[in-house]
This record gives sequence, structure tokens and C-alpha cells, in this order.
Amino acid sequence: MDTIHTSLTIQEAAATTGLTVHTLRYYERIGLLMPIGRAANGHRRYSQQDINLIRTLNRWRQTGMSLVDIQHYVKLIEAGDITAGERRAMLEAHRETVVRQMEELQTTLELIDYKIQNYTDIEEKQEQVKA
Amino acid sequence: MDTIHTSLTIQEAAATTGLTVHTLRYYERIGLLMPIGRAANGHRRYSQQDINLIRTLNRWRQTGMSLVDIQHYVKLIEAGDITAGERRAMLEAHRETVVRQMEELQTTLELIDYKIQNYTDIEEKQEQVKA
DNA sequence: GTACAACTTCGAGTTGACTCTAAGTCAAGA
DNA sequence: TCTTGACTTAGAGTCAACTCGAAGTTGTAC
Repeated sequence: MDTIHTSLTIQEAAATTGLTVHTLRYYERIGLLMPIGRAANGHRRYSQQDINLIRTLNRWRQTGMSLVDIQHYVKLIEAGDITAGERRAMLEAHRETVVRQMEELQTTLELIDYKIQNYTDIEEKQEQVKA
Repeated sequence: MDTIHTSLTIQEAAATTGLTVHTLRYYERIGLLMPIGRAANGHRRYSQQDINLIRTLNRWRQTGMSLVDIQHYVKLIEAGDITAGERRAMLEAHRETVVRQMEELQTTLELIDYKIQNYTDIEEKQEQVKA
């Protein structure tokens, strides 16, 4: 049966978000996700909105925001538009850390390229000796 | 006494590398750093070469290379020029992960800016209501 | 000569973020 | 009906990377 589902099971949610079912339940348990809707049998059903939120939170996670801070961010969302200013402030702070990370990665990239060149030179010298 | 020291104490090494003295000793203990030279009293003395290596390893760390992989990298350095090819391979692999991280950060940056704009719009609407 | 601070080792404890297990419920298929 | 497999909860276990504490040594400052 190819149900046109507007909501996803936990397996499907895991598949589309790249998290595991364990992690999805864990996130909900620690209050990082608002309680997810349930089917008649008690099983979780993830709405498209849930999925979008999870994708967003996952981006914050993967760029170094802690679970505690993300928790706070979600609380702000739940509290409604009145918290828009505070949410903006959080994102502006996170923006700074993202920019700093990019700078560090850029510097590291240059170091890597420099060292790769060094190692390549050494390898070429070794080839010459053999020849 | 302003000694012109060519080598640094563990405190000084911590200060210039941004690591803690605990972490410096920990790194040495797990074999991530080759044994550091000692003064007559048994205290560690970090040479400029040690400091340079620590700075480099710290870059690999802060861009996501695991301690186990860094350990391996240091072993290769200790083994000399013969390992240049393997070191180059490691750095080429790490280069890939660094580039991927940068891409992810860039995407996240765009999402952050989009959301900051959203929140700013909401805040402006709230100002209008008050006025 | 004794207090003090900085060092030493070794092992234990902590933190953040999962990850897994046990025990149980429930619906669909053979 | 019985098995199978996905789901549920609560709590325990794991892992990487530190981080700290205890007990002891040493070198300068008063």
C-alpha cells in the first residue's frame, strides 16, 4: 500500500533527517524536540513541520551549537513571536562562531596544501634517487 | 631575570599553544606527542620545534581529525621521510573533510542569514503595532 | 630552615552526546 | 493462532577527549 502520508514514522523520519531512531527519541526525551504527535497506537508520527525543525536543529548541531543551546532555541520557538528578538540574538552569536570556524578551516586548508606540496617534493626526490 | 629561553616550560607552552597543561601532559602520555625534553630537575622543556608540531596537531584536531589519527600521523613523522607518501595521503583525506565542513558551514550561514532576516521582520512588525 | 609555588606521575572522574538493552505492546501476514 | 517486526519506555552503557586529585619532589624567597 503506497499511502500518501502527510506524516512519517520514526524510521522514515530517521531516513530523511540522517539521524538514527535512537537519536530522535533521545532528542525528544531531553526536551530538545517538542513532543511529537502520536498515532492511535502510541507510535510517533512526524509532521513535515517536525521534519523541517529537525533538519534546522541538525544544522545548528553539526556546526557546533550545543544541545543545551538548541534546547533553549526550541523553547523560544514554542514561546512564539514574542521571542523573535532573542532568537535573532542567538543566531547572530552562532553566526559569529560559524564565521570563525570557516576562517579556521581556511587557514588549515592552506597549511594542508603547503604540507602536501612538501611531501610531494620529498617523494619526487626519492624517485630521483631510485632512477 | 629575563632569561633568553630557547625552550619553554609547560606553562609557557600551554600559553602559546592555547592548550592547558593538563592537555599537554595528556597528549604526551597517550603518545600523541613524542616525549618532550626534560630539564635537570625532570621538568618538561618545550623546544620551538615541539611548539610548532603542537600547533600543527592542534589545527588537525580543531578541524575534526581524531586523536587516534593524529597519533598515527605523529608516528609517521617519527619514522622519517620514507613515510612522506603516507602522510600526504592522510592530509589529502583530511583536506576532503575540511572542504566538506566548509561547504556545510556555508550552507548553514545562508540559513542563519535567512532566519535572522525573518526574525528581524517579525520584530519590525511588533514595533509597528506598538507605534 | 621553612613556606610556597610549580613541577612530577598515576589513576580516577567528568562531560557531552549519543547508543543500546530489556521488557513489553500491538498489528499484519502465514 | 502464532510468529514477526516495528514500535514503546526507562534506564544503563559507551566513547572520545579531556580534566582533576592525590601524593610526592624541587628550587627559589623570606
